[in-house]
Amino acid sequence: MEDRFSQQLKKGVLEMLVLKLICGGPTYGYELLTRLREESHGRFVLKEGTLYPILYRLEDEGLIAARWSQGEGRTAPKKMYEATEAGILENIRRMQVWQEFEETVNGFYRGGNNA
Amino acid sequence: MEDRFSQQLKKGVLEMLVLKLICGGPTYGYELLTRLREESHGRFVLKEGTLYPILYRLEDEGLIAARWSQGEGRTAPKKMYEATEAGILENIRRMQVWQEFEETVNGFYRGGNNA
DNA sequence: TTAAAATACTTAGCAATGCTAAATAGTATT
DNA sequence: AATACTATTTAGCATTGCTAAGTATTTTAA
Repeated sequence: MEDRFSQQLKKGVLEMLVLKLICGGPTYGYELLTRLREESHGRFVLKEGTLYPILYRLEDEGLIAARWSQGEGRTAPKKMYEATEAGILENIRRMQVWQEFEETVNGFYRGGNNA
Repeated sequence: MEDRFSQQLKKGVLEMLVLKLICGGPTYGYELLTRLREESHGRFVLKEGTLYPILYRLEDEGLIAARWSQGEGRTAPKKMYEATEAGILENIRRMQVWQEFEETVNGFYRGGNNA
């Protein structure tokens, strides 16, 4: 259980990170859960109910595309996602927005005012 | 009008910044609106409907305390806020949480994985 | 001296997103 | 055969920023 503050900080950022990971190459929901957990060193441990709706939103917005893969070695199908061209561009844009946002916030903690 | 992404990034951060500003010395709602706008160079332009509920939450949580000031030069009262001891400690904690959060997010954009 | 603008606070209702929780199903391990 | 792991779906809640409108006082300008 996290405090409310930490929880709220994630809003918007999770979707950005999921898009970023998918831009790195085709992947699927369950793997994203694992990667978010591991690559954040246990700081972004999502429940399925958080991740999957993010994937559906990204798909609705046309930023990623899905196809069901008939596993080769195994039979159970996975829903593979990859970034569309629009998704790749949007990923770049969000990175820039994030960086500017970060700078703005940090400005409030530097020397009293944000020069 | 901002895009949905930029809007969502603010969640949690606005309350953190308001607490930070109040920790810097007694102030009141309208002044906070101005300072957030100016010290962010126009990036955090809040409507009253966003700011005042934040102040009420901080007060409910016991992080800030309010008193009505009978203006000296003017008659109209302002609701002055200042940080409580708990608020000062919480401000420090949130700064640390923010810094760790920031690091974690940036980790996803550095060298592919978050070492 | 009246009208407008700026100062200052309040509140109702909506939108977006992370959370809890539970359900479904196939595969691997013991 | 039972349990754990992989994998996806969905319903409902909580939090918080947004729009929008309203009230009231003070200052400025016509």
